Amino acid sequence: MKLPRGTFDVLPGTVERWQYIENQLREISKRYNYKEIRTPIFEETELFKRGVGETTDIVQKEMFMLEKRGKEQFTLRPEGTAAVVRSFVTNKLYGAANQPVKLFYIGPMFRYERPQAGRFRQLHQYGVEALGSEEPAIDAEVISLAMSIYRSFGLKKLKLVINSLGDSESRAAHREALVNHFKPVAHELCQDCQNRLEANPLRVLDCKVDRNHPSMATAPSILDFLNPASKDYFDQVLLHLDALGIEYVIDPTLVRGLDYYNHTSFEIMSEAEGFGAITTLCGGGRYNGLVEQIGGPATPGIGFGIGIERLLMALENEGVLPEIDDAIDVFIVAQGNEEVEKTATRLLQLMRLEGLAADRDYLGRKFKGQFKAADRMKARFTVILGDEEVERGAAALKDMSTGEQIDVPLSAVADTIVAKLKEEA
RNA sequence: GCGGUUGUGGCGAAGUGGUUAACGCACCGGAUUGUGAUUCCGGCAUUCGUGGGUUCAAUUCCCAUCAGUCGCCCCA
Repeated sequence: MKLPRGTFDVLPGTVERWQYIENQLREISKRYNYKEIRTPIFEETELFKRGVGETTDIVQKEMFMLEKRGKEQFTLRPEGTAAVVRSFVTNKLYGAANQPVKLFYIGPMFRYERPQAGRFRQLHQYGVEALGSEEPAIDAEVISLAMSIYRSFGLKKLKLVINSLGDSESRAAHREALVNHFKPVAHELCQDCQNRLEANPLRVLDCKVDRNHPSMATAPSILDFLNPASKDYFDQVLLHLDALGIEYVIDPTLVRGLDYYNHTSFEIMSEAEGFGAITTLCGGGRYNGLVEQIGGPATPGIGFGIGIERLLMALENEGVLPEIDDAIDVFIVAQGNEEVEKTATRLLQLMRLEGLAADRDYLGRKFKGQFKAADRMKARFTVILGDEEVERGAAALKDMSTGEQIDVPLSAVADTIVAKLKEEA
């Protein structure tokens, strides 16, 4: 059987990296006081259509829709925000004691795309949603949370790009200006751009084919169309970022592909070498109309999503992944009569009860083979049991790094190892 | 969805239209009686992603398909 396209298995030896990342993400979330939320992996298809937006690529061509069950149509979640907002509404969290509601999630998402390095069909995201506040300070907090996550992993080559899409009024005015600006020269632009002009005029601005077209330089910028309230909001977000000492680049062409964004919009990219075409590590923004759209009371919100696969790629690229420590404390090397077997089994259990990571041979290997196995498992100690030792009620305890070997009474083996390990630490 | 590229044992990697498909790592066995990571010796792909086709003959040529990878679109 083959592995479904765009998916992968995480095996021992690599799973430790995922655990490391997940632990770290939970730890940082805790410091910022975001609580974990777990929602189903599939939802009603309608949720994503309404939440993510009918016109988005995600909804139009990337959804993993499940076979219809009766009248109900479900889809594997392609992103986290819509589901969290749905949960916020169904559980009436807008009435919760602690406001704003600060949540984080971590788990698999599904998109039917053509895979590439850093792009998968089952991808994993960590994300944060802060619902119920429309203070510029919380926009800055959310961004700062994303940045501290990357910094805490030791990443240096990061670039924060920020923009404001304004409120719906500002957006509509800008959109109209863009269309008017490009309409007269549309026939000179590439086919993609002609399509974009219909679907998402803002996208025309970062077209790679037409970047040198004269109309690009003179194109209207969203920042010139922000109404006073939107402009003020954006300025205050930047002020808070300055206060936090977070560097950013304002990019008026930064647009996110999901319909629900307004006001603050940002991306964090890696500037490390060897990343290929995909450099976006994190994307997020404010989505003030979303809760209402999902059927809840008007509630402002802001959040972001981090791609864990891309985070891992970035860590590898910058060489800041910690060494994997999967060594065990002790391996029992035993060979002999039934009494030896029984002693080994009992001793193994005893050591485990003492909290030691312990193992033994289960392949009937000889001493030599067992030592080899112990070595491969990076066992710190070996306990050697043979007919002669067991008869005397003793065992040989070998320190695998020094080769030193001492004789220890059976009853003291576990304690001796525990003591030696404590000494080292 | 579109275009480019690659596909040889667990991994890395050579190779040719025709008797036994290099090599390295890993793995397994051995180098006198119960001691690993070093060294030495030996073993380890009826098979070259899969399915067709061309040919007396294909892992090497052609086609399709699947998968990886790169770029576009889009996104995390």
